Amino acid sequence: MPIGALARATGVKVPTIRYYEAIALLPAPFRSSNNRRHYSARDVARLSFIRHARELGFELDAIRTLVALQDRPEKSCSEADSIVGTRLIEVGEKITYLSNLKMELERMLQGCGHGRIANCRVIEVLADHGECCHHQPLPPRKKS
Amino acid sequence: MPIGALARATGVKVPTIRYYEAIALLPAPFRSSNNRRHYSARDVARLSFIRHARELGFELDAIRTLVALQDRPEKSCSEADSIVGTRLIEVGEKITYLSNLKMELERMLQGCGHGRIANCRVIEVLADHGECCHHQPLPPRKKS
DNA sequence: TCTTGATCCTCCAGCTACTAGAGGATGTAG
DNA sequence: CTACATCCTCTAGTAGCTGGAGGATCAAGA
Repeated sequence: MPIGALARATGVKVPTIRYYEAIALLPAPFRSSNNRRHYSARDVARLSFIRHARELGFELDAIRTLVALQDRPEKSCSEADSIVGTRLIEVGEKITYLSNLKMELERMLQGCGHGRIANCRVIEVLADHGECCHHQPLPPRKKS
Repeated sequence: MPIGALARATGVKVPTIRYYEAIALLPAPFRSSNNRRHYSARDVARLSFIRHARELGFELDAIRTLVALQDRPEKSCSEADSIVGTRLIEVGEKITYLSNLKMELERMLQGCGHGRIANCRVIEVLADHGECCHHQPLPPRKKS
């Protein structure tokens, strides 16, 4: 199975597959004489696993750990649980953060009389932090 | 007011201020003879505006527009409204997305018997996309 | 006056997780 | 035989910073 077929089978783009190989998230596959990569069903499974974990928002480092765990069936799953638990907390916090943000954006829009900038509520609120209810720190730099 | 004082006054880090200047989000300030930047109260206001907009998750490009609008009080605020409205929609979609994700992560954790990897629900669900209810595409690459 | 420590300067590299493109070799179908 | 698709490597770009190297300057205390 060439790389294009793997891409179609998993929904992961070809350059992304090569990228995963470069960062050793995927093992270097067998190469045929013409230097082309060839993949097996096992590779399809592994890449699908990775893609699914990405959809759930896990970082590549976490996924690296999860993939490694998958290959050790006798281990306790406490580490996997902990990764998922951490992610769950993150997602919960993000939802709270975004919900507050949403309320504030709504208030801004509602307060705006749709006239001139000079008395635009939107610009006012942005200019004066005291006028709003959003007092959280900048969100941590993270993925979705 | 030197750059360090501006940083303390606004809560924006010194390298970030220089970065904003480099991308022309902040105007190049007056430099004293020793080549050091000096800022005014107006700069404090402008940078606070930017910081607040960042906290609300606006992209720097959007902020650039908002800052420019602020300087034209006679203009209609429809453009500002539209930027906020777009952001509001984004935030709403993200909340929906993350809420689904949260439910799925919770189901994964609940289903796990906390035993061995071999029968870990967490790993199983990741391995088999069919076992979960999450059928959304990968989220678009975006900020918070 | 000297020294110490804080602050400032510029420039460059790195972070995440890709994505896109150049430039070229090979495979496949009509 | 000619297209066209697919493959290869390598490099650079995205957003929004962040941190460090290497060096200059300033303010305060001994």
